[in-house]
Amino acid sequence: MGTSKSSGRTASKAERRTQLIEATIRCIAANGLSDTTTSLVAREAGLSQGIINLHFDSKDGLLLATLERVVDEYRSLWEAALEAAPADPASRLAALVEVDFHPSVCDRDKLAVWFAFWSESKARPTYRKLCAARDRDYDRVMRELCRELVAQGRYDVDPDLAARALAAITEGLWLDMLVSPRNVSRREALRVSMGYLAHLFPQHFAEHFKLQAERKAS
Amino acid sequence: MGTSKSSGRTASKAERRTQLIEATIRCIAANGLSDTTTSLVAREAGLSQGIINLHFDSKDGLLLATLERVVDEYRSLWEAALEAAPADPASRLAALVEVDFHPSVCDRDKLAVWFAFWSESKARPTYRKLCAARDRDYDRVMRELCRELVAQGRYDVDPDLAARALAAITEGLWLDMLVSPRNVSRREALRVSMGYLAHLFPQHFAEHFKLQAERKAS
DNA sequence: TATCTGAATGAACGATCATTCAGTCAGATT
DNA sequence: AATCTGACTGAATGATCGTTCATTCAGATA
Repeated sequence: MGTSKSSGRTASKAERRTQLIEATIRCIAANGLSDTTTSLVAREAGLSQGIINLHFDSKDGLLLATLERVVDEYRSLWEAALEAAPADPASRLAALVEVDFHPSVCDRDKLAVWFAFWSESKARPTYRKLCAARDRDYDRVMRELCRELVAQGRYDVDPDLAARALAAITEGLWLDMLVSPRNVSRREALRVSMGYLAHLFPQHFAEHFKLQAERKAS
Repeated sequence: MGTSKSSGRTASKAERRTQLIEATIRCIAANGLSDTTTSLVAREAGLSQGIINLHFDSKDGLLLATLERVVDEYRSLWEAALEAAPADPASRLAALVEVDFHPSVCDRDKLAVWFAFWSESKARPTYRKLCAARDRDYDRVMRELCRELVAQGRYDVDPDLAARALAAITEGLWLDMLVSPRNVSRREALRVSMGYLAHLFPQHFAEHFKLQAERKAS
């Protein structure tokens, strides 16, 4: 069987697809979506011209598969983090935010891909559906956690508003990390988000935030 | 002189450039940056093929001029709002936030343009410089206002962190308005941002926020 | 070892792109 | 009314794009 090395003339279908998708991510980040050509992607993957049509039928198929890959990876990451976190809403919310600034999520190449597809989502309904599906589930979980926290701590906070603000902060920081990575590091971004949580839910996050600040000082 | 109607065979240089830039904005929003071609823009403007090279030398020149236009317009809007606002930091900060959700800024076509260029900023240093220049001045003003507010109200808040979070919220909400405009209206976005300010600086913004909520209820 | 299989190649294709430029035309000048 | 000016046109051009397919080749099979 051909489930061996990924570099030879033969590799499993899944391996080739992954190899091409990763090359696509690098190409989009390096050249922008408008200058991402099939031959460029093929060269980046170290393969030949026709390879993309062989594995994805068309360039559009490759781009769609790339978006799907990034979306699925992100989703499984935060679902796993939620699974692994303690049952209390504060820990779960913290886990969610920490995933958002995990190196694998904040990878600048992947951020470039996210924003490339977001920016074309108005023109391409297919992109929009995929992205909107991501938002819907993520927002639902985050809103629910905020509600539980507000009830638990008797905070004077609109949980829906807080959840929206928190999601917006994350997306805004992602943009900052993409456009001016010098100004915003992952750690700083995490501090901004956690700082917001500490203000909203002081009983639950004040400690968490302080601890993180000290860790930074040392 | 030819400073007359914009639709005839003759129009002033500035008018034609504006006409073409506006057509470009619509094209980017409708088709995405990757599918924005010179002939499409020319058709959208109701003019002929070669018109772009005549007024902007190249397609790249047109795209750059479009980005510059959007950047400049945004800058002059918030500078004017700052000028018109009362001198106290709270009013000035509120004015800044209100501009961010002004119809002219939140116009979905323009948002598509912003994100199109942001998403390619990693690949194109020229785009990055233009966008980074925007951020630098805006952030500086916002940070300064937060500092003044913290000092004035003796809040237990890190002003730099607050300014960053506020800027991130704005950008995140812009993204939401672009990708899923059904979920986030301008008014709701403004409420999210103002809600954040009300939490951070209750003495200064609690009233403002309540008033806005009542206005919404009626 | 010889044969078979299908993954991978890369030259070739038509389509589409940005750009050019000789020609056209509206409006100002004389 | 005749001429001039320069903004504008649009067919033509070369370059580049995505896609195709006859051919090649590595590894499994007999």
